[in-house]
Amino acid sequence: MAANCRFAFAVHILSVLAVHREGATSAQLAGSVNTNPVVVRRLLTTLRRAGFVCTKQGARAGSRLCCEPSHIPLDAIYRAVESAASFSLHPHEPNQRCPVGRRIELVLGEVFASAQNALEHALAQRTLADVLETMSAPPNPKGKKSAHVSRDRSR
Amino acid sequence: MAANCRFAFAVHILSVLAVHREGATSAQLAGSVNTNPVVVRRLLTTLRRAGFVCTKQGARAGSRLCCEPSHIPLDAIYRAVESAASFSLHPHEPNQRCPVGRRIELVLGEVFASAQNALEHALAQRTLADVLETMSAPPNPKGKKSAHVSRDRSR
DNA sequence: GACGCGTGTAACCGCTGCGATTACATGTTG
DNA sequence: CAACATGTAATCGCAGCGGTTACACGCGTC
Repeated sequence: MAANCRFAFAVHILSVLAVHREGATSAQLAGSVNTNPVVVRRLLTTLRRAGFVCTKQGARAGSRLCCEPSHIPLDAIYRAVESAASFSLHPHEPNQRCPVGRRIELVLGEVFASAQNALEHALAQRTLADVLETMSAPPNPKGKKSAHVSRDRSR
Repeated sequence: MAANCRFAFAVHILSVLAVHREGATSAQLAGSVNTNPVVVRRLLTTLRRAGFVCTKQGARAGSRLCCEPSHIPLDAIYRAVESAASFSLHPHEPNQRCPVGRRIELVLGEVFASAQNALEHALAQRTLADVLETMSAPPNPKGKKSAHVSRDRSR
């Protein structure tokens, strides 16, 4: 089974909510994502805490997007749903009596931070609105404009 | 236990080999990394196939670096030891009858590719030699030069 | 107010991946 | 040949995650 698909699920869910501005239930969302409603609700809890959606309880319940899609950069979604970093240091502390073991974690920590930073910066180049636009663009038989979105949002 | 530490282990191993140019056994390397020699040998097999090290068998055996550290960018190490991508799409195919589900994987695939690309590009900014230099720099009480290495290798 | 639908959350299952470990055949040097 | 180190297979244990079930709670509808 493919692991670590929370980010993909989150973008999918938010995209559906952005199209159906009137809201959707977790069962409807689960139907589109093709997973279990509980999985969707767990993600919705996270997305609610991040301020992207709001949920109504009771009868006629459901979740709605409460941000403009153009105000939701993908790195915000990533940070909201992805708990740990992409990398990981040594499971056990390296041998401190080795000159390398004594300092490698320091250096690697810095390397990992810059890589993680680059990753999130790349995600920040696009918002949910860009995703929707790319998605709604026709299959595009001749021009290849749909392949890249505007990159002028480098903050 | 921390997972996905292959990259950290690989950089650690290559750093030790770069310091001990005469070579080291898997047991010695395992002693510095603080893990099992078999784990080291498995990684060495991968690093050997990538052309970073060469190994002598038999008595007085061991592995040696067979590249200049300055010719080993970190993204090359990353690609050598990290099998899968950092992200993952939907475990099951999304609902093809939903306009979002039908195209989301295409869009996400492109997003993931650009993020992965940015990540590897960030790693490519440093070589094993840079890691060694940062590592061997003194704790540096006044200047902060050790915190960042030369960035003029952006290919 | 009772009903029904949907949410929130806990608990559990099964699968997968990975580091750690054991075991053993193979190869090389002295 | 003996000693030593490698290469590799097999197995273990743990952790994380998606999927599922179960159930209490909220809230419109009748």
